[in-house]
Amino acid sequence: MNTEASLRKERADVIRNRAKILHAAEVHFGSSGVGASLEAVARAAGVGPATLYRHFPTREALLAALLRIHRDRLLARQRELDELSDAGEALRGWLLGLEEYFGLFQGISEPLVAAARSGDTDHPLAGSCQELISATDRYLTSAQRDGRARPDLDGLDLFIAVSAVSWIAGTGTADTASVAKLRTLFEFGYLTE
Amino acid sequence: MNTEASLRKERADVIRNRAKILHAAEVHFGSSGVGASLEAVARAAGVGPATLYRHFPTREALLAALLRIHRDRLLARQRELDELSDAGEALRGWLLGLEEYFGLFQGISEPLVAAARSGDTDHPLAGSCQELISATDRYLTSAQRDGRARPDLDGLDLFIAVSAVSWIAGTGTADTASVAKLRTLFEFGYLTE
DNA sequence: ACCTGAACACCGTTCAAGT
DNA sequence: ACCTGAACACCGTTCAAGT
Repeated sequence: MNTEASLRKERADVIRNRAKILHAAEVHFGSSGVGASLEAVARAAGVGPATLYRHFPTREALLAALLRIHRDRLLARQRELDELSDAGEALRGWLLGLEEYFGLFQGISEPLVAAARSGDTDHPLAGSCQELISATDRYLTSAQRDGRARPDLDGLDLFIAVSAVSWIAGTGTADTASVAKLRTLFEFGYLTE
Repeated sequence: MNTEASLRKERADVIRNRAKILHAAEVHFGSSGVGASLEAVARAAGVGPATLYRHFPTREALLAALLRIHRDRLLARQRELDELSDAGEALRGWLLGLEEYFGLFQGISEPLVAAARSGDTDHPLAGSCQELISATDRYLTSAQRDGRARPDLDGLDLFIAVSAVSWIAGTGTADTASVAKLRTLFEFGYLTE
């Protein structure tokens, strides 16, 4: 019976460590981008570097865990958009939301696009990508059925396009007009009518 | 008179070191991207790290010097394009050439866009950007005059768009179709008729 | 004047040693 | 089983010492 107690105690420790690491990563990635020092994250979490590596063997695994936490925002956004009658507007709204989501952590576009383009299903970020691309596909297909979007595109294409806009947004803060124009350029490209 | 001789000798040394550094950087940046280790570049050049820093105080300054060396390719490309009668095709050709130019070193888009968007004329890469954006403006203006390009765009907008395509191209090699589709998406956005 | 290499502070990652 | 902190190899950057 004390095996159960000690088991419970150990688990509590592990869970607490995991939560501390995730919280510290959320803060550091949020302020310094996804390239933030993992050593600094471990230090802020009050654990040794090896503990961080045990929980999250790669930086991408840590990022994937963070993204999973923010998933609810995306789901809420989807419920909102599904009320819209105009499939073109729903697609546009989804892509704007995706762009906002990418704004969570600076530098997030790079690993996500790399994971998506590699086609490697074992990549730590493969799950996150898959989810985002599938949803994009869903809105795109609806819009295409209504003749509101070009037919020769798929979800990955638009996922990549949004990543590119987010990446540009992350390269500077002075000049917001350029980002808006790039977004418009894309909209002219994929929307019809 | 031996002051002149020693001066000449010292200059030869400096020039040789500069050339060795540039050559090593060309090789390393070419194979590992613009984020390559500057220490490794200095080692390959056979100079101490401080010598590299004396010649090129920042990574961007070194990159700017490398880009200046490749400038002739761009000028040749311009001469070629100026023969075209269709201003829309000339613009498209210029942007394709720009994309190719960005392919010289992986990761080149990021510092260039950052420099361009910052608007800082003292930035080490400001000169390189200025040159590229001006040329883009020239082809865009011609195309706009012929009604072949959207009027609400400027050279910086298209420079950024091309940077984004190049950035995507650098995120993976497996999947070349995605890059082509992104490029087409942009062309639908900025070309008219 | 220019170069050298040592020096400092930092980071990613791993491993033996602890509990 | 899990954690710790020392350890290793690497890097960017600077500085005293050399020529």
